[in-house]
Amino acid sequence: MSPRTKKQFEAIRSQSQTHIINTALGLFASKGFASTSVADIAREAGVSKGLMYNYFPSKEKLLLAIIGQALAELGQTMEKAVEVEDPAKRLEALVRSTFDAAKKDTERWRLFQILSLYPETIEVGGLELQNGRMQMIGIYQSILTELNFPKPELEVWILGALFEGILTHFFEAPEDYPLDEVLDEVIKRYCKPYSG
Amino acid sequence: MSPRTKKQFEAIRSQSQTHIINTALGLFASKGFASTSVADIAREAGVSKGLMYNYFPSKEKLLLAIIGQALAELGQTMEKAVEVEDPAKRLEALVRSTFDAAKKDTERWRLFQILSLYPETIEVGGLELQNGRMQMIGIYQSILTELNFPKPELEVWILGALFEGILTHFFEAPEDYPLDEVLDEVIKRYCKPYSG
Amino acid sequence: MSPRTKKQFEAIRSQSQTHIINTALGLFASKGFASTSVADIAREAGVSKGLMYNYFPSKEKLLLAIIGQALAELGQTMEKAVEVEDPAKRLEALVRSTFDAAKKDTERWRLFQILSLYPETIEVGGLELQNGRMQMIGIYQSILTELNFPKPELEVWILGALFEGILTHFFEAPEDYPLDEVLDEVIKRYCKPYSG
Amino acid sequence: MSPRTKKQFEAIRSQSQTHIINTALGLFASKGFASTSVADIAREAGVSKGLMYNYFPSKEKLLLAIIGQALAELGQTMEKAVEVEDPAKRLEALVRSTFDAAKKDTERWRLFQILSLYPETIEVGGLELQNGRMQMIGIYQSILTELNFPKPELEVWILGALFEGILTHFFEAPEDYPLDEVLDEVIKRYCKPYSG
DNA sequence: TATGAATGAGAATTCATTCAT
DNA sequence: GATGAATGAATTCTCATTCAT
Repeated sequence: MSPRTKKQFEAIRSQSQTHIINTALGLFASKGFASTSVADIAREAGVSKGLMYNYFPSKEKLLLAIIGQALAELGQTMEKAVEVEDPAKRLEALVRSTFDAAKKDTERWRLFQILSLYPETIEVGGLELQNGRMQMIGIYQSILTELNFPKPELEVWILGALFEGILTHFFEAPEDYPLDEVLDEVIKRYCKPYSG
Repeated sequence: MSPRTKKQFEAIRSQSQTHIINTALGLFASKGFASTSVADIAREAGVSKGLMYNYFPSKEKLLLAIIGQALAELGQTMEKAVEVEDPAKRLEALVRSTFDAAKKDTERWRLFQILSLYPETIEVGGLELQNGRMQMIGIYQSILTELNFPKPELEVWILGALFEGILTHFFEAPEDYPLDEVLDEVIKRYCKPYSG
Repeated sequence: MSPRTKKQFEAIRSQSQTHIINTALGLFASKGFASTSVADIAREAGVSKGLMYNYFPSKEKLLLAIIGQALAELGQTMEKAVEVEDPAKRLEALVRSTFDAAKKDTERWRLFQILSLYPETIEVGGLELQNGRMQMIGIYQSILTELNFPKPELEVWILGALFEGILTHFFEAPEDYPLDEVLDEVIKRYCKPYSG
Repeated sequence: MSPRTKKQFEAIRSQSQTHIINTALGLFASKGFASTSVADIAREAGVSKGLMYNYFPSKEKLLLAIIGQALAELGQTMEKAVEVEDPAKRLEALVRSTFDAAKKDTERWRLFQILSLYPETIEVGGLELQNGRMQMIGIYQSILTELNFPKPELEVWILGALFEGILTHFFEAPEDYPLDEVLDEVIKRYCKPYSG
């Protein structure tokens, strides 16, 4: 048997890690972080607890890894949307990409929703989430300004709340929620130059 | 020495229960249900763990008691608002009373927000919460119809999401959130007959 | 209201005590001593826990009171039986009185059966039970001698075991056990002069 | 270092389980099930409480494991005895094997004796015990019939009670009880064709 | 890399007992 | 005599984490 190359090892590591992360994600999202045991995760992922601790030094670090990965992905998605020239189109791209992510990866975003309600618990992760949100607010506000909305500072609070609430309701019953209709309507109202 | 009367006992019981409920409420809201131990509650309330179990057969039943109490209070508040004749005024009364409750009793409503994200965990309570929400939706929808909003079914989803999101953001940072400005703006837009 | 006389107080005390004892007896017999809580007893007896502690300084002392009362009653019953002149008749009287007590007061004797299997737990009570049993053995042995049984020392072990076993089986299913037939047969064999 | 093989793990598991079972057995038998704490068992066995819960999901399940193991062993022992051709010899073999088991494994059988007095507590185990006993009764009755005992149905009650009582007395004072003499005498009387 | 037995700190819960009234 | 609220020590059980292999 030829010894595995470094690359192969790396691949194995990475694959196992991803697998564990995804399993943990699902469990955290459905049962909550505190009510999910490390044993649950290991069983569900089909690996030993020991292996988990090889990759993630603690249960909390595992959670942070999940958050980090998701933030990175979100960042990538957003970047593209931000590059759109026309502000109305840009706003629509941002909105669509946000909700596409939520639709495609419901569990992960549901978990985020939950975590953001516990600022104390997740120190580091919370911080990063906070930063991400601040950036978003800035981006939205400048678009609304470009679109001539009066009081864009206030409007961004409203728009932000609207998105937050839509996500919340969607996560509560992903099957039943009329996400597309609601989104279309919101886009119709916001993604155009202000007109009274 | 003669024994205490039934009334005296009842008063003592009631006072202790309320005290425990309020303490637990605060802790559940800030740390989450699972991360709050019965020992935490007892320490914070300045009573023994045993006393909690005198009044509530389990930690979960304590949570349900909190929910039940809050739902009852909410019901009372709403009832008054619903009686207003003019639909625009009625809507405003509903909105104001909802957010007044949230402002006055931030912790409790924050806890609700959190709990509604874990449908699995809280069986009974979750059910009642669900029912309450359904009623609300009906009420709002009929008002929006009275106010001549086109597509009131869709509009109620949007308005509901807006409220949900405002609450979420408010709970995340009650001190900093410009609740009154946001509310005034929302009321200005919705609490009047539809006009394009 | 005229103050109660000493006698009246005494009567109340005695009645309450008996009531508590009987209630406790039933619960101990059906659920076991360790699995019966003081609260169970108080609830079932319809008195407060405090009152129980007025009469019995601890749960264990209550158990000992039960045992003591029963031993006293058993002693009385036996005394009469022992006075019978004819040894065969005396044996029969002893047997019948033993099993009559068991039939009439199943729960109490069932409890005894159980307790006698835990010699360590019930220090004092166990001792008295032990003494009672020793006395019994002496009485039976002398009767068997009078009846010319060969090896009466051995026979008393056998007869004792037979009684013990009959009681055990009877207590396991008091409704179904053919106690009378079994007893009649045993009496037919033993309550007469030995005849090979 | 390579991980342990499945077999090695199995061996470790099995050894720990046996050790815990045996320790628990001794404590249950001497102090009773309810009065033995999991901490007692762990301390006596020299392991952590957690380990017990690794192998047995609850204290009660541990008890059931003990019962199950013992019933299996008893079944094996009996099977051999039942195969003896001559009914008198068969009866003797059954009696001897029963009491040999009791002598060799006093604690376990003492525990059984106790448990059978609490039919409510031990659901599953109790059921199996009951079944085992029923089978026994059938076997004994057919032997007594073969041996021409008159009224074998009645006789089996008596013989059964005799055995039960002998066991009880033996367990109460294993050191002092003249088990062999008593048994020899009983065998002399029963293990032969009936002769008045 | 990978395993899972073992641990121990701490969680929820129970309950005999005390005590102010 | 009588009550039941309150306590705290003990009990059952959970689980993140460690470690020998």
